[in-house]
Amino acid sequence: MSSRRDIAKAKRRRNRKSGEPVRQRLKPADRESMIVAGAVRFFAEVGFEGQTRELARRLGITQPLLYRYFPSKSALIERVYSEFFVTRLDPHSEAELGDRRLPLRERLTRFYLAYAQRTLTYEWVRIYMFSGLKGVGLNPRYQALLRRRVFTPVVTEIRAELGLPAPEAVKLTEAEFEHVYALHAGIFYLGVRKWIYGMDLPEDFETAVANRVAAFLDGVPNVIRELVRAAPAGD
Amino acid sequence: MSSRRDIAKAKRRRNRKSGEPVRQRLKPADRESMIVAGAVRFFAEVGFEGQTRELARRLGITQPLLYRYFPSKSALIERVYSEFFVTRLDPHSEAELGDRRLPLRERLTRFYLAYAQRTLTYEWVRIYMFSGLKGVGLNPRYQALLRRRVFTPVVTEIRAELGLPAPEAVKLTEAEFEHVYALHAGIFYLGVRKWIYGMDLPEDFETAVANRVAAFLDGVPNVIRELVRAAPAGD
DNA sequence: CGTGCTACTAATCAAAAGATAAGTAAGCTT
DNA sequence: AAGCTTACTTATCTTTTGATTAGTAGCACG
Repeated sequence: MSSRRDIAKAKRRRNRKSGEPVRQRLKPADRESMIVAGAVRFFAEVGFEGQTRELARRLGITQPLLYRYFPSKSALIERVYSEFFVTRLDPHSEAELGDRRLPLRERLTRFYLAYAQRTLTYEWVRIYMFSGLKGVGLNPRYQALLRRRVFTPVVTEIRAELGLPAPEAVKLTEAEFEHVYALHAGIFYLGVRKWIYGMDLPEDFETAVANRVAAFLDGVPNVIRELVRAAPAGD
Repeated sequence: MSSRRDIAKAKRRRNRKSGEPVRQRLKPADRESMIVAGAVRFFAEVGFEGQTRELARRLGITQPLLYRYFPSKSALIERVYSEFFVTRLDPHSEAELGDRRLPLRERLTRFYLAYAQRTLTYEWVRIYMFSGLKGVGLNPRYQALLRRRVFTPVVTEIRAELGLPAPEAVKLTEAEFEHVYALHAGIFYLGVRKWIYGMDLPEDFETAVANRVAAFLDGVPNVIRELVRAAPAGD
């Protein structure tokens, strides 16, 4: 009947002759996770205004297929968000923070190293920032989680290290939290520089994290004193 | 001729009867700066995918009028960017950084206070982040400027403070720069938390900056020791 | 006070982009 | 090997959105 259909059919035959199978048929679960993974990468790159047609093109599928798996674009975006809130914090790392057999310096370094590895990725940093700018409530929620599970133990451990009263005796102050926030920012910003500003970092994450923890504990002048003493003179 | 025109005319008459003047006629220069200011605010809020119609609505003008002042949306965006690169650094503040009659602590605090005041605004922080995510080359350029005009003096002054060799004798190391970067991040992140994550800050910018400089110089444990000693016990 | 310049608006276009409907074919089942 | 289910595609609708065109009216100047 419709000549349009005939044309399409002919085109498909041509394609098949000249290349790989035109249509690949996956199990729904596989296709869905493929779409979600692609969407995470895609939206991390271009932001949530990225177009469904372009996403489909990158996935090698047609755009309407997205709508078989997600009722709307915003549903897909929701899914991408939820993918990120699957606890990005690792209970094992957190437990180690409070293990007083190790020096605090080492505990902090190890914790933030693991944290950096899990969190300072292209996808995570960018989607986190996009979501903040868009004003979804995600960031304050994540910050609250962070405060409870990371900042509170850190402040508590610093108190213990200094022989100061425990939180039960003298309540933790916001000022103390703020200092941990500054450490956190210094580390997180490595990811921002790399994945958002698109800059090269002079150090690998590992060195950078260790140096920041040292500066946090000792103050930058003390750290630099050592550092410059060790440097070859004249170069 | 055209009855559509007649209808429009009638409508306008109605409006005029019931309210303020329908059309306000500004001098081109005034209108232009009004548009730019509105665009800065608008794009800072919703991002550069924000629509020209919505921008016009907020400005109280019609959408085509934008096109009398800017040939395209991207030209307007360019203008918004350029508005921001009008040196956000203040030569006077920078000069003070190197004034060795004042203690380093005070110089750093004063500098970053002024910096925070100029830079940690809703518009600046958000547009800066949007531009980074979009991948315009603006951020690395700004970072380079910052390095030249701020980080280098800071590192140099720390060297001097510690009686260490000047940059001419022993070249400044990337590790030293990184520490200043961490301070910078700690302060900039105040703006990110407030204007991007939409969170309340427990401290005003002034207190926060001073505390971060103190931690930078002395290390957090020393700062906290003082802090908790001063706190009323049991509260 | 009327006339001309031009700042501004109304109407409209064309392309882009989310969403849907109709039809096709991969591959499991018997 | 035929048939059936359903994963997938083609074609298309509708709304949104950047941009243009034709016309309107504020106001400076005579």
